[in-house]
Amino acid sequence: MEKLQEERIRTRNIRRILDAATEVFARKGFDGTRITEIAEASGLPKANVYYYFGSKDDIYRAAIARLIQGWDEALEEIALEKDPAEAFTRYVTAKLRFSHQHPTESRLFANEILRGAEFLTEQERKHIRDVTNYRVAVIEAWIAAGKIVRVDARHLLIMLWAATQFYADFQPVVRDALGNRNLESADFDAAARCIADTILAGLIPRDPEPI
Amino acid sequence: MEKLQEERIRTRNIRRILDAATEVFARKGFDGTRITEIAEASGLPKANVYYYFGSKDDIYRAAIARLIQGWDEALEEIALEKDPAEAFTRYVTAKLRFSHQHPTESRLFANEILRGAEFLTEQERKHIRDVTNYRVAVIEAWIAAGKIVRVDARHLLIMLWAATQFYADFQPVVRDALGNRNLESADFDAAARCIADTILAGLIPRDPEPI
DNA sequence: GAATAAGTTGACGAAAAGTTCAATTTCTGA
DNA sequence: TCAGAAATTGAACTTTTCGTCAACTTATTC
Repeated sequence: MEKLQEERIRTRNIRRILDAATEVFARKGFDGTRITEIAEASGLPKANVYYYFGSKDDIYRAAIARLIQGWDEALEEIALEKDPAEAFTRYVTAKLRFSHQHPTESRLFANEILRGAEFLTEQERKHIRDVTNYRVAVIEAWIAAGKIVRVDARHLLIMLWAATQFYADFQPVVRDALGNRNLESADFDAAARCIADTILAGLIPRDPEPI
Repeated sequence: MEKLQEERIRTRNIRRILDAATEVFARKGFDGTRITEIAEASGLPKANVYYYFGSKDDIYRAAIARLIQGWDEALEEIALEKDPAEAFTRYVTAKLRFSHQHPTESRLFANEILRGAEFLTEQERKHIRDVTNYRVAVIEAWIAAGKIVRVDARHLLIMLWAATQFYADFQPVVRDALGNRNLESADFDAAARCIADTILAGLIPRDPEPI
């Protein structure tokens, strides 16, 4: 075969395996995942999974790498720039929409963190730090310009991250709390409005003089 | 032995096993946890663990039940009553302090939710719903009384829960985001202040007239 | 349409995990 | 002190899982 035109078969099978692996890893964690389960979920025999990946480690690492890459592509455009009100609203809305559409990836990440983030590469962690630092700078510039009230930028970002991630990772709890059967787009919209409105109301300076 | 005065040995060993199990389950999840690892962590031989618990399921269920009971006892006094400002501040502070002191329990709960909350009993889930409903009623009463602005009470509670839980469950990420080596009490205090202040500022009505 | 590379897969062996058991020791109350 | 209950534990048993392999089929190139 040698470099066949697009490596169609290989590409497709690797995607199938990683899709299945992401789902199982997200639910059961690294140690709890059985290769057999990944194989069944992907519709391939176990030996075929081993044809593409040398070990469970390899599959896990590949799934994590793909997840981070996907997050980046989806969220990199959402810069915390421009007008703070619009920026926060767009950011929260986009993150919640992503949580709604890709809850599995989000849970995989959560599981990896619960494990102690041992498999996150230094490069990946540095990337998280860089993104955070950039946004901290933006927020502190807003504060300096008087566009928002004085606030700890890092904890504010964590609060935003936490609030949006929760809807993907803790769906059973969110369902119980909302009294819903299943989470729908409307729920994510309501969440985005509540988070953005409440936090913004607390951030935008009160025009004449504070209480 | 028969009812020995306090069942000292049994009580102590069960506690040891559940302590060890909570830690391992929190890190590796149910399927990823090996009885051998619980045994080693508790300092007891594996067969002794089976003397007290019939199966891995039993240990897991007992750990979850103990966790929920502990949460309840620790947090039940923190009612969302009185003055909203004081109530929210005390609630956030108490939850963060608890997250700081008992991160392992929090992670075990997170892991169980990621699994799909299959082991949470209907009673436990009902308890969560009841607690939520009670607090929703309190918040809506505040809204009706004009003490806080109109807001979706359920999403507000989720936001509080998310923000506080994040510090326990996602410590590696929080560390990276804060640029810290290890999280200390000061970090949790700063987080409590940021969360409570920002959300409160958005909730307390602006006296004369809104912007 | 061969020759060669890529992909498929059932079956297997080794290692590890859950669980049981029987023999032994320690504890407690009388 | 002594009998019976509780607790301890090494070793075995059973099942599951990882990872391998060799035989086989499909795809690609010339």
